[in-house]
Amino acid sequence: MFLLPPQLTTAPFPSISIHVTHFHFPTTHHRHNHNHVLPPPQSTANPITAKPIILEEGPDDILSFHNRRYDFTPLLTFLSNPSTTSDSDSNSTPPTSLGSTEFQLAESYRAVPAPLWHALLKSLCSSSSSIALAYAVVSWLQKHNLCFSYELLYSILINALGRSEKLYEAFLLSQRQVLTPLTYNALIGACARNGDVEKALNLMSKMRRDGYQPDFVNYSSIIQYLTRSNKIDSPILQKLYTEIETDKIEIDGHLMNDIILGFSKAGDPTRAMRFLAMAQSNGLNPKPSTLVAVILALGNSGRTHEAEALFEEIRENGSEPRTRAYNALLKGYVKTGSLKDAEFVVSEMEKAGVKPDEQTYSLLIDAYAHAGRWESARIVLKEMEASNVEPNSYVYSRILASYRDKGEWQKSFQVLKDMKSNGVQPDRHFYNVMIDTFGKYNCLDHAMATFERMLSEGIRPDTVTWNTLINCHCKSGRHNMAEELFGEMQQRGYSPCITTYNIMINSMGEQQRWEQVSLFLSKMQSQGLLPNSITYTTLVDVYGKSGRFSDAIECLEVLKSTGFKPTSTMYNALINAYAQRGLSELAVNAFRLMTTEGLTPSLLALNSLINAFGEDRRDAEAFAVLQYMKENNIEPDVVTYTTLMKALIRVEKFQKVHNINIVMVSLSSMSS
DNA sequence: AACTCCTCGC
Repeated sequence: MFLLPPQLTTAPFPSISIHVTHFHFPTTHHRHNHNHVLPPPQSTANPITAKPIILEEGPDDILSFHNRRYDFTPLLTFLSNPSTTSDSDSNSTPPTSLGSTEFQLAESYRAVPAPLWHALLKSLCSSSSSIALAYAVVSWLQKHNLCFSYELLYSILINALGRSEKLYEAFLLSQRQVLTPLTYNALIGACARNGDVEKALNLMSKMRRDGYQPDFVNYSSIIQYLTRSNKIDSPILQKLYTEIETDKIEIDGHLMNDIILGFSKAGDPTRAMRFLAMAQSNGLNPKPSTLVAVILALGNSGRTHEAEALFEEIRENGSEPRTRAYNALLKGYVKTGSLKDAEFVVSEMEKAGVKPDEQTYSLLIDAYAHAGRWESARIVLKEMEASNVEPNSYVYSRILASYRDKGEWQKSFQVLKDMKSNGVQPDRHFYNVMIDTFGKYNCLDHAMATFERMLSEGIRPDTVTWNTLINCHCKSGRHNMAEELFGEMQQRGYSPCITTYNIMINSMGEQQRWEQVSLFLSKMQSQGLLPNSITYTTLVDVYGKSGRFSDAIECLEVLKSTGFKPTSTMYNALINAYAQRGLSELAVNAFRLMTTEGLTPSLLALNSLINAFGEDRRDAEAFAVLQYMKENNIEPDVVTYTTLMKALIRVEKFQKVHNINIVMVSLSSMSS
């Protein structure tokens, strides 16, 4: 097996050995010296004495001792002094024979109710410099049996450690306690906050094995982390949702909001909409910013009608859409190239008195540039300056990207000049696009020179920069250089991300270096990176194009075995692989399988199918596909006709080729 | 901003 399934729960878990007894019955005979798990409070100059810590019970406290105040300063002073504490730790006498100072101190706090200890801990934990002291307080409370809800004390500490990125310490601390739902939750939260999703999920399965139910907060914190750090991916979120269902967790408004936002950010508007509907039918209202994210996801998938409907829904609910909502809608129209609609949104914005921001102008410039209307783009740029919205490097990088997509890479230098004359310094984003532009047109020297220039201007590259550089070398067939850059990136301290591995796997696959493909796959997974849908598509593609059909299919089987469905892109890759070798029967089978799975064939898939019939000299069936397209309102494109002509040439029907050519030329003149 | 899927005789 060359591919591990994207497992979420079975990786080895760092052992949490659970020691129970000595904490409930703290006799020093059984005590281990655990106190150096955390560094002891360091300063001898006591920070506490400056400001006495006095906590007072709230009036609504059930345990209320009227108007009693507690001064914790003596305790904190005592615990901050290493000599007094280490003394009592190392001797083997029971607590009753401790130094009278400590004993009296303990006695003086005997009446403090638990909530006050909790409050003290929370206050100490609010600053990372006094976490060690907080830890000392908990140890001391246990030692003298002064406060009984240790699990709460520990969960407060674990939470604080998680917030200060001290996950390892949090784990060590958790070993001192039987894990209870409370401490489990704290630990899972700490893992999620520190980006260790795998550990968090493992803890949740461990929790289930212990007979506890993970709750929605656990899932919320994981999903929120993934969303915020842009590591969210629809398959991961689906998997999480399956677990939520298995756990029979009732989804509250917050979790629902996180799920909808997650699917939106993962670029899966279908599921975002499904959960949105579910939320609304349960009377839950997602946050406005979540709705904006859904609009954005819809727009990004070209589903502008639904985006607009959702936008209207915001209005109907009585809240006025703000700039961000308009921008989200605008982005969809820019994406689909509907310039008229884009202009309409901006005019609507003006009417509603909503101020356009930098994003709005950028998107409009993007729309004009994409349509080749450079003059209009220039006017918007001027307008932007007039409205005191400073054009930034981003706007120029969008203009550059438009030139790139229109094949006018030579304009790069002009754009660079323009922005400098406007006093805008190119940033990393701009240089990334510039490198990509040169790379896409085989100007590797320019690409590398741009990279050097970026470095000399003191702009640090990022993973995207490296990925761009590596990939443009692959695309020019310089796989060795790509591999070198992959090494160099790591030498300079940049970790490869999932995209980097996808690029490398594609590169190795194109070179048919299969052992390297497997190596990169396992390396990636050993770094905790799960293969995503692009990884699978890449594998299906490279195996398929090399005629290794069984390997390609095995990839899809592995994917299915983990409960995921192959995407249409994966099927496209497979159909294409058969098509290029003229295996039309197999291509048709793959095509049927795809439709059986409920996936709608795209123009791309149909073009491949035409190619399959063409390569197999079945020209009549190739034309039947054209008929199918027309019946299903799928507009044939240049590739469709070119492929049909190729099919006719193969069977030497040259007169028909000529006819198709006439159709195609007339079509392309109509559209331009 | 970066990664995967469609035509391309020689």
